Amino acid sequence: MESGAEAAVERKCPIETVIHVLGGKWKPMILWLLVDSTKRFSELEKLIPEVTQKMLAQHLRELENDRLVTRTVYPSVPPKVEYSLSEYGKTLVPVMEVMCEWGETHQRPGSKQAVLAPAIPM
Amino acid sequence: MESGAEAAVERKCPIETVIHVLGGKWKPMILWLLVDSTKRFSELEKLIPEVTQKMLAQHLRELENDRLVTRTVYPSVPPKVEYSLSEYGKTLVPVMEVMCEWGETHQRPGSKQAVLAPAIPM
DNA sequence: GCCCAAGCTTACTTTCAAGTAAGTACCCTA
DNA sequence: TAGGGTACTTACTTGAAAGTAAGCTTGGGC
Repeated sequence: MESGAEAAVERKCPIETVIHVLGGKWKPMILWLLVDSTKRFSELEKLIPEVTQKMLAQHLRELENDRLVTRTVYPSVPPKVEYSLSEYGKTLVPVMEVMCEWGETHQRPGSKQAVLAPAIPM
Repeated sequence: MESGAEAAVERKCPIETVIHVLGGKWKPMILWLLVDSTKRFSELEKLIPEVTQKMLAQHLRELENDRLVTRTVYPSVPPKVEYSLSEYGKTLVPVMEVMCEWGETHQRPGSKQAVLAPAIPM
């Protein structure tokens, strides 16, 4: 309930704040797709086939409460709702890029036994 | 079981990889404390009073499996165990710093109704 | 011979995020 | 009047993460 107050929760560690706003299972993906362009609910559904409507709606609402995305409703029939990154949401993009870069290095697909940091000399 | 294989899990999104390694409730705090200096188990316990021994041990094990921290056992009695950031773990520090910076701005302690991005012009 | 410290492990319980499946509202078209 | 498209909501279930509380090991001091 009252998820609108989430942002006001006092978090001791600022890193946890970032993990909180990005921590939902589909949130990084949603934000990443919105970096390119505004998307409709149904477009996001198609672009993220594994997500359910419930989780997509819930995560979009949380991102909206955290003011990272903007929701625009066009009162037409059938309804049309557009989601886009807010100006504030855009400030997260460089953070996501840094995380992405480290994550890619960390992953190292293909090498099962030496996935981590094989190239760093001790 | 076999938590050593965790790093080999294929994650679609590299950002999720970072969230995974930092995502435990106490992990950012643990890593942050280890940036300064090597710490003993009991020191970490005192520095993070709310953490239980179980969770501290579990998170340290996971961080060790992800090769971010190094565990050194001194076979003395009573036992002495030291944890420190590995060279690889240090590569995460700049990422944490960027996250920390954004998180601090996001938090804005004191202002309850305008916690988020009050200064960005539309 | 008993307790203590340090660094854990184990068994059990609670909490919460996520998934499943179904239903709702709106008007339009056939 | 039946069905379709869009954007959801609601009730219920599952599973993983975290918390609680207790136990274990080892040798040294009292």
